[in-house]
Parts: sequence; C-alpha cells; structure tokens
Amino acid sequence: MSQITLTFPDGNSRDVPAGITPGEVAADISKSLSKKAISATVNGEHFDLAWPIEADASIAINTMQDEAPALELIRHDLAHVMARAVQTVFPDVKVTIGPVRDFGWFYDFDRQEPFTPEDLGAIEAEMKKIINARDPVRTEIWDRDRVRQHYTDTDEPYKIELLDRIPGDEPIRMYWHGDWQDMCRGPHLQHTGQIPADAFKLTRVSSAYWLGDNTRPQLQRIYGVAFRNRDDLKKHQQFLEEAEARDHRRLGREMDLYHMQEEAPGQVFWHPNGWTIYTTLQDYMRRRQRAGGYVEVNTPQVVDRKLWEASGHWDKYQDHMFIVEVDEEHAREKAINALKPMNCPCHVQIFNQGLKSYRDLPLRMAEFGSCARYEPSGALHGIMRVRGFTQDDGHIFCTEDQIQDECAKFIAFLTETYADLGFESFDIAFATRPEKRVGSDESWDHVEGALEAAIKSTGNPYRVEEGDGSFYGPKLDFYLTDAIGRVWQCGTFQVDPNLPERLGATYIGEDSGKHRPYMLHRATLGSFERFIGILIENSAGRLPFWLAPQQVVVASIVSEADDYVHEVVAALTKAGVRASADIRNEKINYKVREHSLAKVPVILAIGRKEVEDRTVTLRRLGEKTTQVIELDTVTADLGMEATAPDLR
RNA sequence: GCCGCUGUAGCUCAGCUGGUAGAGCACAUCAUUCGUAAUGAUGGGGUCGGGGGUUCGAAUCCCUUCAGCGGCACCA
Repeated sequence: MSQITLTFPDGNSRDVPAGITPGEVAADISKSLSKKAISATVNGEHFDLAWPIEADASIAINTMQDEAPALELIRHDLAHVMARAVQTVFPDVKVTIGPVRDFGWFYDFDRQEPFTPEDLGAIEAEMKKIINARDPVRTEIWDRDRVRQHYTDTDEPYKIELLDRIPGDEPIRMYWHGDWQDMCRGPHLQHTGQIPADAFKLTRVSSAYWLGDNTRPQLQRIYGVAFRNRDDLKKHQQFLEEAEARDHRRLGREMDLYHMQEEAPGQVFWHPNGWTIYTTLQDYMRRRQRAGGYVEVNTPQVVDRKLWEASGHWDKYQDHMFIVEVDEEHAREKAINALKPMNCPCHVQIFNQGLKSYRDLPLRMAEFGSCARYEPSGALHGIMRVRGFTQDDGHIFCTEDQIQDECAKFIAFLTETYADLGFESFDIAFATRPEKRVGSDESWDHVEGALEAAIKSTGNPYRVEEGDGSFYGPKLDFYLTDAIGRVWQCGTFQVDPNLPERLGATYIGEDSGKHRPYMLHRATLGSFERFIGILIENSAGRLPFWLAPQQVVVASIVSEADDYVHEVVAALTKAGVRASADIRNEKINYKVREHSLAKVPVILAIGRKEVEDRTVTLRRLGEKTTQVIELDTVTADLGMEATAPDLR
C-alpha cells in the first residue's frame, strides 16, 4: 500500500498509508482527540472523519472549539435528525432537501397537511430522543443506479430528482443516522450524541416551492436554529427580541410617524412627525445633489403605455404596473396609461428635448420621483416594501469614457451621504448579466468590462454576484450594515446602454455626428420610505438629533414657569430647533416618561430655579443625569446640533 | 401571487363547548403645583375587518372577501 504525507497545522507531518481517514488519524494522535473530533479540514475542504484521504494533504482535526465547522455540522446533522424525527412521527411524509441557513437550517417535506406549531413540539421531543440515543453516523458511496433503485423502492421521488441534478462526476454518498438514511454530500458528525441537545429550537413552519420554483409543488418547510451551546441560543433569542423592539412598524406607531390602512394597501399616510423626517431628509439630499452637479427635474405620474412599450418595461413588468384606462366617453379614443413605476424613460424624454452636445455630458439629472408599483400582496412589508414610494433617483447621461469618473464620483457621494446618516461603512456587489436580458453579448462584455474597471479604479473592495444584474445592464449594489448586524441594500449604480437606444437618445459629438450616450441609473437611499424604515430600525427610534421630528420638549414643573417655558420654546424655534412646550398640569416624572417613550432626544425641565436664573435643566434621552445650562448657551448648542451635517 | 396564521375600544389583549362584550394603558372631567420614566377619583368609548349563510339566537359555526403577520416566489 502506498504511503502519503499529512501535514498538520503546527507544521509537523507524518507518513501514513493512503486511504487513511481523518478519524483514524485523530485516534492515532490521542484517545481524547478521537472522541472530541467532529470533522477535519483537508486541503481547505471540510472533510468527514470517515472519508479516506488518498494523497498528500494538509490536515486539521476539528472539534467543537472550531466555530465554523462546528456550527455547520451541528446544523446539518440537525436537519437530518429532524427529517428522521418527522418521518418517525409522520411516516407518510416524503423528504426533500434540508440545507444549513442563517442561524440554523430548514428542511422541506412533502405532506398534505401543513405542520402545526403543536407538531413542532412532538418533532422536537423525538429529535432529543435521537440525540440522546447517540446513534452512530455512517457513510457509504453508492453508484447512481443503486441510489435510484433505492429511492424508487422507498417511493421518494424528490430524492430521485435531486439525484439527477448531481453532476455525473460527483460521488453519491449515502448517510445513516442510526437506521435512518439519507442521500447527502456530508460531512457529518461521528454520532448524534455530539449535537448539543439544549442549543437548538424549531422556530417556525411555512411553505416553500420545490426548488424555489413557483410552478412546482409547494412543500411544508420547518425552520430551526442551532448553536454550540445554550448561551449562544439565548443570545440569538435576545437578538430577535432586539430586532422586534426596533421594528419600524411598531416604532412608527409609537412615535406617531405614519399609518397605513386597508383602502390604500402598501401606501403611506405620513403624519406630521414622520413627514418631518421625510422632508428633512429630502432637503438634505436636494442640497447634496445640487452640490454634486445634478439638475433636478420632475416628470408625469400617468404616462401612455406607448412609452413603456418603447422602454421595454411593458413587456416585462405590466403585471406589476398600475394600469389606468380612459374610455371613449372621456377621451377621443380609448387610452391605456400606467402610473409610472420608475422615472428613467421620462428622464430620457427630457434629455431628448433639443439637441444635446458632447459638451453637455455628463448630464446628471435627478428627481425625487414618486413611483407606483403593483407589488404582489405577499411582498408588502410596512414602509420597507410599498406600492407607492419616492426614489432619490438620478440618471447620468454620459460617454463611455466618462463612466469611470462618474462611478468614482458617485461612490464618493454615497460614502459621504451614508456617513452623515450614521453608516460608516458599506459593502459593494458587482452584479453581472442575468439570464433574461436585452442587448447583445458583445455589448454586455463591453459594459461589464467598463463597470468593473470603474469600480476597480476606486480601490473599494467588492464582491461579484453573477447573474444578478438588471435586464438592461450590469450594476453595483451598495449594502449597509445596521446597528444589530442586519444588511440592507440601498444604493445602486447601473450602466445602461439599452434604454438610450430604445428611446432614441443621441448627442452630437466632436465629429458633429450623432452618438448614443450611456445612461447610468443611480440611487443612494433607494426610496425614502424604505430608507426611513431603515433609519428607524438602525437607531431604535432614537434618530440623530437633526432628523428627530420632535427635538426638544420644554416641560414645566410648576405653572409659575409657563411664561418662561414659552420664551424658551420661542428662542429654540428661532435657533432652528423643533421644540414644543409641555405645560400640562402633570408631574415632571410623568412628562419625562411620556416624552422618553416618544423618543424625544432632549427634555428641558423648567422650575422656579430656572425661571429665576434664566437657565434650563437639560436631560438627554436614555441618560439619567441632568445638567443646568444658561438659556443662551443651550439655544446656541442645540441650534448647532439641529443643523444638518452638510451645513455645519 | 402561493401556503399557513391573525383581524374584538386609539394601543396591548381576555372572552370555555353560540344566548346580544371585558381588562390595562390611552382619552375626558375634577382634585392635586408635585424637581427627572406613570398622583388620585370619576366618567365616556367597541356590535366584535366587510358581505352572505346556518340558528329562536353568532364576536363565537360555515362560505366568501379585504387587510395584516410569518415564510416562499417577486423586487425594473
């Protein structure tokens, strides 16, 4: 038998017979390691302890101390354990697939009846039994025909379909957890007893399409979360509670920002508080865009379908557009219009007015464009996903040579904007051509190359998302991470050679001939509605002072202070602070509590002393301490704090 | 759009197997002028998402519809 050389993380190596398994290697090292071992990393690949190693390799034996492999195995084995438990409790259920996801895993089952929350309890109990039984996990490589025969015999059609999707050169592995068996690429733990029995939880049931395809059957999905120990599970549950406490739908009501109602699903009724945030943010963006060399425009809401046909949107998106029909009784002829779902075709119309010269490029056109999209009912979510929204939209008409510079300018613009809004960093994804697209492959080659060169030249790190581009061009997407680690896609920068072509945009070049401009679609916030939702959740309702709808409440302690309270409010208002008086006949405790719950960032309390000394006692939201400050000082300080960051 | 769940006072929620609805907070009135997260008393308020049906009788059962929630699919 031939010998191979294994190299360990500490640099030591040893010669062993080819075909040795990591489990045997671990046993060779020590008995305790052999018991603690969960898997190995062989040449960087996550390896089952039972898989043979055939050639020289680097090897590391993993234990529960190694977080990434440990979590992967725990969650993956739990998927199997759960599937086994489900088939024990409900023998008629067909198994499909159960991958590791997010904080746990899910597994899809084919079953007539949906699972109920009560079922989960029974399944969870059965899972604990399996774990306590410490059933050994065993693997074998089968050939295709044998697997096919097996799943034909056991009547598991989904498994056969999965089998057919495995590339021909991959080994087909069969795993046993005790006497329960599943086809799986592995790796897995040594035995079910290695799964921490107190660190997982089945969380919810739902349905999902087989293979994510909405023309295929719907399966019943069970989600679970799992960690290495109970504390981590608890921390995760606390994270979920934290996220719930920050939910913009809840804070939106508590802070009286907006409401929504049945008569206008997916559309926002902004209350004075919410609209203050909205307009403050919009004013800020307007100033920034002006400074960034954009001209602002505004375009119609109701536009004839002819334009949408020309742009290509009618073909692709008419099911998601609000169609407005005008019949012959009202017009000379029947007309079909659509509420605009985006602004770009209208911007091309403005560009097309009059002759444009190469000297006009780049032409940066911005609009706070109110759009309407008939989003599927199941997609609606608070103010994050709505049917009526306003984008901070912009289109840059430029030459190919200018793409790189515009890309760099935009990233700088976006970096500053995000920083002002409390997000210090972001991630960039470069999304390439999707399957369904317009334009030739040559054109895509060209444009993708130009955009990638542009992003490279800025020096910003980015990742590539194959096939995730727009149907008309590649794009960069910008992702923010919020205060509790959730990721939001907001900004976008898209190169589009197609729309100018379809809508006949041209400019006169230096050669006095007609040329086709490129169009760069770009947004920083995305939509005001959604971005405000993100701001609320990121700050847990404690918005930065300049964005807070109610910045200061001046609260009287005794009614003798009322006149001075009004004077303080007037002084603050004059300094540009959104301040209001609270001279109700209530105790200061009551007022502090109420305004704190409403997330007012600053409360100024006024009693006899303050009236006499012409001071205020200032208390910031969430702080227990107070400070006494001269009226003039507090007015100046808060006035500065209320100023938008770009004006300070 | 699909699957499941939910829909009772402004908010959060109770209301068992059908017999014309209840709590806390909020609100109003009165008293209290009280120094940093709820002062006390009294009082008003809903016909139970909409429509239809079963029944002597429905918030409670059935059908249908709308909306919301959790996923899936979608996201120009």
